[in-house]
Amino acid sequence: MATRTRRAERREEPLSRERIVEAAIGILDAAGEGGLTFRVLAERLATGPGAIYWHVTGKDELLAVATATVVADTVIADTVIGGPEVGGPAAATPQEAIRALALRLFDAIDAHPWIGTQLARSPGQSPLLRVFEHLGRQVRVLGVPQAGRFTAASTLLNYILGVGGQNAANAHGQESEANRTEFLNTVSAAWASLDPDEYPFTRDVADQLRDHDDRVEFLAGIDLILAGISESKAG
Amino acid sequence: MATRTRRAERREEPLSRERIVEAAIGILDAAGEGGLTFRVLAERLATGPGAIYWHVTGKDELLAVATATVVADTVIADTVIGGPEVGGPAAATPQEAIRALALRLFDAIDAHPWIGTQLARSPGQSPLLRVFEHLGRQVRVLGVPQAGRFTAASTLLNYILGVGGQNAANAHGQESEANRTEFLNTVSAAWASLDPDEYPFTRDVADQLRDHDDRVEFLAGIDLILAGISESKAG
DNA sequence: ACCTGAACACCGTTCAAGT
DNA sequence: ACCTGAACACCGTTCAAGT
Repeated sequence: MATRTRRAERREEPLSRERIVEAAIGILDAAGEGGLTFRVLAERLATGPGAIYWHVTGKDELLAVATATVVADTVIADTVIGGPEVGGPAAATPQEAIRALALRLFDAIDAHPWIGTQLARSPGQSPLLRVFEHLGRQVRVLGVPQAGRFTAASTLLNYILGVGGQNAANAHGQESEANRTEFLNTVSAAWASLDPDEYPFTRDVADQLRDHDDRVEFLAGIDLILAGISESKAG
Repeated sequence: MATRTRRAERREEPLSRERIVEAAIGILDAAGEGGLTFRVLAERLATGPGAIYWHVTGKDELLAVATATVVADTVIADTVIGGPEVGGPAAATPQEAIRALALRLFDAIDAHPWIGTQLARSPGQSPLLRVFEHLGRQVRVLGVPQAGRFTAASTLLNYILGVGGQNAANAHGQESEANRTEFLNTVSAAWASLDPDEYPFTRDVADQLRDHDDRVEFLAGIDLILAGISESKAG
């Protein structure tokens, strides 16, 4: 019942919230947040701009609903709500479940960079709440005492959001892998030529950037926080 | 030399990049990102909108420079560039130095919520690079081996940015402390009344929200990551 | 109930014209 | 070199009028 119905929609279907959001997501994916316009959206739906306002209160709501839809579809889609198995097929450990959930969010932001920006501005609302809930459950399974669970789950979520925001901002040479490599090489070269007195550390890690994998690095950060959670649980 | 000159500027001062950015920061602090308009800004500077374009390429640059200025002023202001002492008076441990730096950034975002949104979209550029550099130096002092330093510094930075983005989004009942308390109570009550089957964890931590201190919680997250860094260094 | 599309009040940016 | 301010091409949103 949580899965979205996928009818083969043809031209003459009446306007609906669902169709509007679907079209908006398409435009956002293709043209980014700046490309989503009520006029463009109306044209795509073969109506006037005013018609959209009957189904949606305005652009803010449209963006919020679009974000919630993508997150619901790609992140929580194949999850057994009741149990601790959030890792798709079935995670062996809570650590694996957290990694899997984080990675699904990471990939969703990668596929739809605009939600990276958008998620940050939903004030603890629906889509983030579900992620928070799932992270928190795994934290409990991990054996973190009651008093520390909120902090642990929040830290994980905030880290995920931070990376997501950065990834959304860096969505430039997204298309080809070559562009990506070229981009990393450029940044790496720039860092390597920084003033050694002002940026000794950044210079030192400049060459690590050349064979940098965002996903791997993202997971390494998750693991760091997971290590901190176990550590502080023991101490 | 890094400190900004604070002349008592009066009406007839000629237009300059510095004056424009200063006025823009004032408007952003008072009215948020939506309130900054070239017309409003021009009126404040007693000119036409066109004049601003001679000193600044456009709104994007203006926002970027404003963000960089605030970060430079409030975060790195009283720092001895060369040494590891980044904690203001002089930090006893690298952990303390990291906490102090993170806290300064947190407070800067609290005072100027718009930079929370803005920092996320600077693609690894100037203001963030300085923070990254300082974090990285402390990570080295912490004894993290070369291969793990990039990850450690990135994780800290991404967490800070994540919290910053959330704080920027939640800047509603910012003015009074009473509004803040009321807001937390409202969210707490909302969480407490969630469906127990769908949100068991969130319900369980709902009452922790009532006496929630953002700063304390933020630091707890930093400590969690720091614990993870020591842990993974040892293991 | 739902859609249409012109109109309103904005916005960032440009540019001829001034000094 | 620097400023002015009208004008351009947009934008989100509203609303009388249609069906």
